[in-house]
Order: sequence, then C-alpha cells, then structure tokens
Amino acid sequence: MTAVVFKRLNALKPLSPGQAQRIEALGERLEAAAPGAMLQGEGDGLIRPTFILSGWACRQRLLPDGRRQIFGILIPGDAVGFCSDPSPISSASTVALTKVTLATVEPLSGVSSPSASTANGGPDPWGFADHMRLSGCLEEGLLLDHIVRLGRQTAYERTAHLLLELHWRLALIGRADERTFTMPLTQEVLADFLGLSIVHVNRTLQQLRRDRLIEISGSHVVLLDMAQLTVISDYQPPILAPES
Amino acid sequence: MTAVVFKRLNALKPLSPGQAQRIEALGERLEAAAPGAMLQGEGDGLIRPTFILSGWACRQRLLPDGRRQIFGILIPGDAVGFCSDPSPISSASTVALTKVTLATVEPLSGVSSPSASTANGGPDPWGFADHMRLSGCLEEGLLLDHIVRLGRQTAYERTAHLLLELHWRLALIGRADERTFTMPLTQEVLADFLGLSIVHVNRTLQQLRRDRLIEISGSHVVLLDMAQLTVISDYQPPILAPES
DNA sequence: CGCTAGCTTGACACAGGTCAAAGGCTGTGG
DNA sequence: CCACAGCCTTTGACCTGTGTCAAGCTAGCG
Repeated sequence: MTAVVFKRLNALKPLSPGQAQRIEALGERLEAAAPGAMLQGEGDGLIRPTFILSGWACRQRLLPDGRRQIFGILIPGDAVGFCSDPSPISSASTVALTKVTLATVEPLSGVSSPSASTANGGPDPWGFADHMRLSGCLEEGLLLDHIVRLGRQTAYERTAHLLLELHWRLALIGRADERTFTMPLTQEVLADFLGLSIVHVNRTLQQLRRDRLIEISGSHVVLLDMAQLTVISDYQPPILAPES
Repeated sequence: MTAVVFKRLNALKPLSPGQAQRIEALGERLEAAAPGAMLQGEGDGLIRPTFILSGWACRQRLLPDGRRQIFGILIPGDAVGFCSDPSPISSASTVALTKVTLATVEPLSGVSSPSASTANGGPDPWGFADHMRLSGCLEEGLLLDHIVRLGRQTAYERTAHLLLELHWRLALIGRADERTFTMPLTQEVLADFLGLSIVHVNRTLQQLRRDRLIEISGSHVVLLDMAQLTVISDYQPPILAPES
C-alpha cells in the first residue's frame, strides 16, 4: 500500500535505500477517514509530511454563500497539506472524497532535541527535504495549470485538460493504463473543481463522448484519442527530471 | 530603494541586523529592465533570490492561440521566481509591466565551497531561508485566492477582490495610503489577470464607480468603501504572524 | 500636429448558469 | 426479494453574464 508513495517520490528524485525503507514503514501506522471527513482544517499547519495511501481527497475553500472552489484533487501517493510550513497565512481545507487511508512520517530518531539547527523546520528532521520540496514545485505547477484552465479555457478545454492531468498523475503511481483509469469523482466535484455548474459538466462530458474523444461510465474513464485531447486542451505534462 | 524589500521580509519575520545590512547592500548592484522585457523565461530556474526594487511585473503563460493568463502581479519588494528551485517542472515566465529595477542577493562569503551540505540548495547559502519560505507560502496563498476568483466569483467580485489585494500588498511596503494607491496597469493586463475581456473589465470598473465603491483615473485608485468591497468580494487579508 | 496606445460605449452573439423534472443506481430494511 | 429512499446523472427550456465586433474618443509623444 505504500508503493504509491514510493513511486511518486522516486519519480521526483530517486530514493536512497534508507529512504525507501522509511516509506515502507509508513504502512505500520495507518489512519482511516470516511468520505467527507476533514483531513486538515482551515489553518492547521501540518507538522510532518502526511501521505494518502488509498482513496481520493481534495483541497478546497468555501465562500460564505455556499459556493465551493476546489484547488486540487489528491490521489494516492500525494502529500496532504503541502508540507509547507507551520504558518497558515491562507485558508484552505483538505477533505476526503472517498474512504481514505493516511500515514504520517515519523521524525528521524537521533535529531529529537530541538537545537537551533533543527528548530523551525530546520535541516530536515524527516530525511525527505528534497523530495518534499520537489513535490511542492510539482503542486505549484498544477496550481498554475489550474489557473490557466479557469481563466482562459472553455469548459470543453478544461475538462479535457483535467482528464489528461489525472491520467498522467495516476500513471505515475501505476494506477492508470495506457488510456484508461478509474476516477471516483461525482460530477458535482468536477464542477466545483472546473469552476462550472454540475449541469454544464454533464453536457461537456456528453459532448466529449459524442466527439469520440472519451468514454465514461460510472467511475471508469477511457481516453479514446489522447493526441486530440492534448491538442484541444494544450496539455503539457510536468517535466520531472532536468534533461541533462 | 531597498526599503521595500526590507519592509516586506521584515513583515514576514523580523530581520536580524545582519540580514538588514545584507538587504541594504542590494542597492549596490542594480539591473534595469524595460516594459515588456522578460525577467525570467519559460523554465529558467533562478539560482539566487532576486527582488524587484521598483516597477511592476507579472508571471504569466501564453496559450498557443495567443490567449494570455497572468498568474500574479509583482510589485516592488517582491521576489522574482519564487526562489523555489532549479527544476522548471512547469512553464511560466516573468515579464516587466513597467520599467523595473532588480537586485540579486549575493551568496554569503565563507560557504562558497560546494560541499555536500550546501549542494542542491542545502542549508541556506544566502541567509534568508526562513524568509524565502514564508514568502513562498504567502505567494501560494495568493494563488489560491486567485483560483477562487477565477473559478467561483463574478467579474464584479473579482475586480473588487483584486483591488483590495493590491491595496494590502502595497500598504505592506509603504506604498499605499489609507484608501488610495497607484496602479500602473492597463485594462488589458487586468483582463488577462482576471480572466475577462478588456471590454468587460472596463464595464465592471464603470459599475464599481457608479456604485460609489471606487474612483479610478489613470493609475490613481481610491477605494471609497473598503468595508463594502470586502463584503462583496469576501476578501480576507493574509495572516502573517501566528497570533500567539 | 498627426499617431498610437489606451479608454469608453453600443449592439449583438453565445457560453454557460438556473430551474425543473425524469430516469437510473444502490443500499437498506421490512 | 421487493420497495422505498437518496444520491447521482441526464435532458429540456429558458435566462444572463460575459465575449465579440466595431466605432469613437482621449491623451501623451515624437
């Protein structure tokens, strides 16, 4: 079950054997959450890296009148709360969309004394500093993509773009086939993510179906023509390794 | 001229006298850029923290068909390129909107040898690790706000929200009055930031004027009723200090 | 003093929202 | 094993926020 975390982090930067071992140890202390459960509230700063081992979640914010905007979809292997820092600064909460299993990294033994060097998020008490930093960069890239979708793309383009993004991320953790994957999201969630109404999400999916670009039944998605989808949505997968 | 950088970083976390001195030293080596100049290209990873001492810029991405989405507006005191990392991952470029003056932090002397500990962005060769991290968090918060604007707010709400955000950020660096500030942005830039057409930005500004919420002439902005604007746009200023 | 970049306005078109209702599914309890 | 309840999807009719096109207007600047 920890394999998804290994695959994701290892893709960002190869893990040392010691690190791999520590990730495997994640499987020993699991926490479960039901759909709808809040994994991280308004401004809780997460002290330690926490990973989703199974299930899907999202980061979101609610407006006073009930409108909801989803910032990002979290899939197995993803870190909850960006690992960023103890300071809230901005309000967003992380909510489970399905049943979710979580695991938290334990601090490295031997650096427990809060000396000047380890205080305040200092030199890496968990041994994953580089990976968490790269993970943060990847997530920032996803946020930028999302901003382009919302600001300058049509419903049709947005939807295609999202499907390609999910496919890419699921493939990274070995949860997607060449052109198919499982997406346990309701059209309401898609709507709140894509900045559309439920009805219009439905109509857009119908259109993509009619155009023979995708097939969707239940949570099963088939991308019939990835090349075409890529052109339509101007999708560009993240570049993980500096091509040296 | 380095005062804006001092004010911004000091607001994130008090600067030590040594750090303050190093910031003042920024004024010794300036670079200038003309409006439209690219300050940071597609995937140039910035090696060192670089600050805008004067002028405005933006981070943006262009779509193949010419559509433009602006991710964020950069004002004096802001860091260019998020200091994040040497890995591109996602494509965005930083462009000067007005004449801009830049300055780059020099590495601390004495840590120049690329040992294992300093390699790869290791323990803070510039002496501003905490501040850059907090700055990154602040910027992430701004990105989240932007996503809500684009995804779930009307043109009217978006525009009000942006004006309040700019006012808050300018006040932080001492460049805004109680209710007025200078905003050297064309309506085209506002449009590409807010995900609207130029024409509609214009109409929305007219509406805000007619409703006696703002006054705008040229680059001079007056917020006539900040309370009302705040309610309309659900604006919540970032929380800088953990309220202990 | 003409040019150009930016602002303003009107008429019209269309993407996407809203409202409403009808079908599926699926799980649960009688 | 059926029936009901609830959630999700689908569809149609209609409305509105925002985009597009086109034309003036203004003001700074060479």
